[in-house]
Amino acid sequence: MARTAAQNRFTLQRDRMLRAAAQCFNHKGFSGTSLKDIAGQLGLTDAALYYYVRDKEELVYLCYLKAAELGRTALEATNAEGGNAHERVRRYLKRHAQFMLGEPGPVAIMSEIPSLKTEHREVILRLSREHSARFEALLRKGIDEGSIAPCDVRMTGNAIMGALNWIPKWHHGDPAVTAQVLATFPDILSRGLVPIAGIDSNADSFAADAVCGGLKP
Amino acid sequence: MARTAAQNRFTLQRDRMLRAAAQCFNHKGFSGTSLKDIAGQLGLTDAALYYYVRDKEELVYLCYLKAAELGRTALEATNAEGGNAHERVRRYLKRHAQFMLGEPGPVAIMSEIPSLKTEHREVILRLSREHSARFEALLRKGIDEGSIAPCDVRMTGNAIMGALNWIPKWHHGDPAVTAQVLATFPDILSRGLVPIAGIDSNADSFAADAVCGGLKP
DNA sequence: CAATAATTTTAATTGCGATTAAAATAATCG
DNA sequence: CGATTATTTTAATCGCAATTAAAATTATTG
Repeated sequence: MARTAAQNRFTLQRDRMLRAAAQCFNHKGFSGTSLKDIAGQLGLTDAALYYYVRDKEELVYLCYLKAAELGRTALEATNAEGGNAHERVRRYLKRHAQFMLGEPGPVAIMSEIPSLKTEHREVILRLSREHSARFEALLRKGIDEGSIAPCDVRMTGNAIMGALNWIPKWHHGDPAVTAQVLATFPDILSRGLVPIAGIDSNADSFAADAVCGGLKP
Repeated sequence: MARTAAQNRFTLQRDRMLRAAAQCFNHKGFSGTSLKDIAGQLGLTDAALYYYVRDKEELVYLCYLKAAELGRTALEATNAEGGNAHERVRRYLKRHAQFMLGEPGPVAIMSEIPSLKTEHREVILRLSREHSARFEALLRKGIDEGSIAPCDVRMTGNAIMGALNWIPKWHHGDPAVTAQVLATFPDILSRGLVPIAGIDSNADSFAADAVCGGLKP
């Protein structure tokens, strides 16, 4: 069943709203952005936002949901293209950064997960854990096939995701910087994974069942 | 002039307060923690906090100040010990993580810099930039002396700092995890810096004057 | 121990931002 | 065009957490 024009407009506007919200959150901090700020960016009144969203909590939830889904999509698309694990990691990093900084973004830093309502929080945490698990599986595959040096995949995943997730903290939309990130980050973050005779990471890939993946607030 | 006992007690209590605040912020998110929460951890009433701090903004500022100073101290102490740049990076990473996760910590994630009052925000941003600049200088030194592979020092610094700064997002005090972080992170984050014949990062160490270091909200 | 200073509490107050309801405007459609 | 639906605004309200002032308690010290 085709969506009506009105339904289309609705989701389109809501997407604009999520973008505006993410930008505000990253730019002014969560506590520093009011609904009025977000609405202002869209040329609307704060009350108008309630037409698209039940309350502020849901707005935050949708921002985080979008961020989580972008990450998942980036990894899935990359896996679908094949290649050895090291190449996949590299391509995933580039694609995820492209998503965050390019057209589908901006993506909100998930600093307020704890104040989501329980059901929403659980959805986000589940997605985050799944994403981390898939990334770790990719690292493990690379270790097995020899394209990635043995390492503690949990910690390595945490490190790489952290570097990625932190980007919006210092990137503020300058296109030159975007180009620079896309040109350097995939290399910077995957270079340490290359297996090299002589340099052997003493870290094991076992251990670390306690820590969850990329997020756990 | 020696500090009176009262002055000592005062700063001691204030430190406890900063620790409690940092823990709450990281654990419950900024918007999810009230002064009552922080005071509760100390067995106090929310109003009592005002004896130690002018307002909540100052509390946040002091948390961030402490975090920034720990980073600086970690780097300075490491530089004072000598060694080549690659070794220094590795030792700095370990020490900084030790500070964040150990006795002097916890350290608050700086998610609310934008809502600090101007003067405070500028202090924190200045310290952050200085720290990034010093870290980048260390990378440059390593490139010059050959202990570190040529790279875009700005982006590399951003990546490493991001991975480090993100730790509190998924680390929640489990001592086993702390040990694991200290055992693996310095290697994970410095491994990619090793110069290797055959693998040559095509990234240049010039460019990137626009982007500031580790933070810039 | 008396007196002074330090710390915390009690009890209001206050202000801002989220939220709501009803009215107004704009778009769509038969 | 008239009627119905979609969207936004206006204008209150509402609640919570920050803040304040004064009183009460606890520590210090001569």
